[in-house]
Amino acid sequence: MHIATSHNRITNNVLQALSPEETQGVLTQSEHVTLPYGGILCEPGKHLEHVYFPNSAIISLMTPVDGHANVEIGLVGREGMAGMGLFLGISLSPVLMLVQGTGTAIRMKAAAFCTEIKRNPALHRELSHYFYAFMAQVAQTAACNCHHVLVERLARWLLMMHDRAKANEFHLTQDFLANMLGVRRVGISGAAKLLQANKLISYRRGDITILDRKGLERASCRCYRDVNKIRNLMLGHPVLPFALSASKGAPGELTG
Amino acid sequence: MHIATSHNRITNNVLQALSPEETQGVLTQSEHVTLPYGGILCEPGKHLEHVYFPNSAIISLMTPVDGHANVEIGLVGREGMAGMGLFLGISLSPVLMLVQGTGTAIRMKAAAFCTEIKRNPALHRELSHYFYAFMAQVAQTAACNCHHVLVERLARWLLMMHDRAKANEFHLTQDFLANMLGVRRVGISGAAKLLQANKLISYRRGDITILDRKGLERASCRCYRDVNKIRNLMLGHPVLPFALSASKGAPGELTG
DNA sequence: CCCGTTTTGTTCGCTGGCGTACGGAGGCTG
DNA sequence: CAGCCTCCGTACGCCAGCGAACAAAACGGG
Repeated sequence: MHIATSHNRITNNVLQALSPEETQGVLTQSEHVTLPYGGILCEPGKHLEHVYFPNSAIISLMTPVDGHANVEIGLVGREGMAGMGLFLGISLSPVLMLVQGTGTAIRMKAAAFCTEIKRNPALHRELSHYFYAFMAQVAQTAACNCHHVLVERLARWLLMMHDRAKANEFHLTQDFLANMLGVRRVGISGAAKLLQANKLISYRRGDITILDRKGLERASCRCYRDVNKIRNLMLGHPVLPFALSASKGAPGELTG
Repeated sequence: MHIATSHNRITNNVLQALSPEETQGVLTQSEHVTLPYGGILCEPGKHLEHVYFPNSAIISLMTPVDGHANVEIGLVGREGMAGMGLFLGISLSPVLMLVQGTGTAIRMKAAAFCTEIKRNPALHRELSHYFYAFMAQVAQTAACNCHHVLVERLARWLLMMHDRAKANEFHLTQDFLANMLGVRRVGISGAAKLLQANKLISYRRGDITILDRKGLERASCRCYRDVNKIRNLMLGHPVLPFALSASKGAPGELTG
């Protein structure tokens, strides 16, 4: 992890929404870090030491089930912040924070964040809006998990990654995906093959490439666009690179 | 729905945690109402007109799936408040608010709540804590939905109702339960029969009686006690009538 | 007391995902 | 090049929950 240098650009949407002075209030107490793939930022039951505003990094929030297995309940990228417990004044984390995609993030000490949030109303407002959209994401995931088949959920998940990553390609093993979606690796194998057969993605030893984004949107369940719709309502405008097409999509059938 | 009269007792835990003056700040702008079974307090996509602090009422938050079906993602009783979107300053509701159990609640106009929350720090603090616990509940539900079998989930749900209702008995048709858990009514029929065969509940035309609470806890998945543990951590002490036993329960196996 | 409504019980075949196990293919290292 | 490790494909039986349809039981009003 590196200390901030001036050439690091800020692409985090929460911080971008602030005025230069308001952003500066955050940055003077922060550092620019690179988050390593597979890194664990906080474990359930432990205390948050930092909050993270991802620029290009992607962080996955996972909740333990029966003490051992973990299931993903939310994905945090440049559109938000990881460590929202501190927004509510609580440092104890109920979730596992796992680095899903390598990249950079603005990291801020928990204590500094707590004081900053009190004296920076714009930051508070932006995070409120983000928090609301994030809640909707979690709620939709809960519903999605029990109603939609694996292929649809996989497609949705890839789209969410695609929105938050810059590139059309990212590293994801089947094992990893299986953990995320709370299913067997074999299940991912079958679902991914199905998507590949339809030329929607290409897949090679953990390197996934999105070939046909529109097609993926059709293959995914409606949860994807429903969540995006709510977020875009919150922010007044789309903040994720590809989210525009999803919010105005026709209500066509999913299973293409 | 009735206007408040002085004999109405306050049993809502959020309001109870406030000092008399702080409580008064809320009550002078509120009214005591009775919520009818099956009543709809807000629909997804519409704006919240009130927030509700349940005393004896129980409110279910449901998220639409594919536009039509609804799945419950959270239950709100005397331990909290319904309409948390306004806590974040957003009146648009993504969820359906359904009255699950008849009872009373303190109702407050959205606008009044928004101003009160700004000038009443204790209320803000209590709601922050509640919000945190509620998030944990939603997250756990997401994980639970895809990992646990119906009988366990049904047991968990009945326990959550039991905590929030005063009585050991409440009205719930199988159809209703099926909607809550997002399964077929037939599935509920089978699961309920199983619980009844083990003398954990008794069931008669929509009137459910909890016979053996300890047994139900054993029959439910760990999600129940995990969520309670987090909530109790938040509040420093158990606030729900029966939750004590769950938080200190031995880590025994679930499937009794 | 009769009849319509609500609520529950039971059945059928079907399928998506589970648990497990094994083999193969790609890539790295010595 | 040999060996190891990671990652992926396939196959087996199994089961929980699905969808649909039908029948019976309890209740309530006229």
